[in-house]
Amino acid sequence: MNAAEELETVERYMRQRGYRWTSQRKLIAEVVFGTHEHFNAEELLEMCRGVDNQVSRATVYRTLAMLESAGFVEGLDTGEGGKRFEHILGHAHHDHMLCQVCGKILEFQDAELEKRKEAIARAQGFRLLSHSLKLNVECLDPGCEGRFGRTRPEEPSAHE
Amino acid sequence: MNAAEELETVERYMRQRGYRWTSQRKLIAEVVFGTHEHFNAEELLEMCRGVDNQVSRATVYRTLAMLESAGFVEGLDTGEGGKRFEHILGHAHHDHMLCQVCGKILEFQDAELEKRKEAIARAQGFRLLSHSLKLNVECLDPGCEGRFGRTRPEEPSAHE
DNA sequence: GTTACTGCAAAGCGTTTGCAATTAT
DNA sequence: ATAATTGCAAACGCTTTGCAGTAAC
Repeated sequence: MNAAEELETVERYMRQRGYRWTSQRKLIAEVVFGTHEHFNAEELLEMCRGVDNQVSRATVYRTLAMLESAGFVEGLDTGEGGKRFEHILGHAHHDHMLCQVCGKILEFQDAELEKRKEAIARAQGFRLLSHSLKLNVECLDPGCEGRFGRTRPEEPSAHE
Repeated sequence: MNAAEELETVERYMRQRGYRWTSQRKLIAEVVFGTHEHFNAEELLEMCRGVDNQVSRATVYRTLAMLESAGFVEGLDTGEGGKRFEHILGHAHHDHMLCQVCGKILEFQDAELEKRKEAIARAQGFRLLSHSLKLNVECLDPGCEGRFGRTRPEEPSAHE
C-alpha cells in the first residue's frame, strides 16, 4: 500500500461518514502518511505549516483525533507529556521498545507474543479490541546520552 | 507483606536517601498501601483529605512522584486524561486489561508472556528495565455500560 | 443554500513550580 | 540551627472548545 492508496482510503472513510474532504484534512493526511517517523501533535503542526502556514493547531488536533479513532494512526505514551503518533495503515502490527536514556523508539514484531495476547483475552471471555506493549529498555547505541536529562535510569528497585 | 511492612519499607527508603519522613508522607503512604483499588491523583488527594483535610494537592503529587520513581507505585494510562495508580510493593508483576466500554480495569498474570518479553529484549541486545502491556477489551459484565459516554467501541477498522 | 469545517483565542485539565512559612532532623 | 518540606496560588504544557466566518457539498 503506497501513500496515494492510503490517502484514498482515508478520503473514502471520511466521505462514507458524511465528513468533508477539505484541503486541510488532505494536507494533514498527506503529511501523516508521508512520514515514517514518530511525531507528536506539535511536530505535525510544524510539518503541515511547512507546506501551508495557514493550518491551525485546532484543525491538526481535530484531524489527528479522527485518524486515531478511525484506527489509521496510533498514539504511544512516551512519558514526555503528550503522545507520539505513527500511521499504521498498511503496516503490520508491531510493538515498541523505548530507551529510557535517550528516548529512542524501536519497533519490533513477535508472532508468538501476539498469539499469546489473543489467547489470554479469549481465555477470560473477552473480545480483544487492540493492545499496546511497551518495553522500557536501556539501549546500547554509542550516541545514547541523556535526552531526558539523566545518563542512566534508576536501578530497578529491589526493596522487598 | 502486610501494610505495616510496606510502610516501613517506604520509610527506610526515604531515610536512606536523606529524605524526611513527614506526617504527610506517612499519611499518603498509608492511604496508598491501604487501598487495593486503582486511583488517580485527585482521588488520592480526596482519600487523604478524608483523614487530614490539610494535606495539599502539591504534596500529594510530589509524594506520588517519589513513590512512582522508587518503584513502589505504578501508573497506567487509561486514556481518560491522567493516570491511574496502584501500589505494587509486595505484589507480583501483572498486566492489565481495560474494558473500552465501561472503563473497568482487570489484572492478569502470564508467565509465558513475561518470559517472551524478556527474551525479545535480550535478543536485540537491550536490557529490559520494565514494561507495560495493556489489552483493550470489551468486557461482558451485565453492568457494563458507557462510563465513557458510548455503549460500544468502534468496530476494529478493516480498511485495507 | 445548507451544513460541516476552519481559525482564532480563550478556557480546560492535570500537573508542576516559586516562594515564604513550617517542620524534621 | 539547618536544610528539607509544606501549602498556596500562580504558571505550566498539552489539548479542547465556542463562535463567527468560510468552504464543501
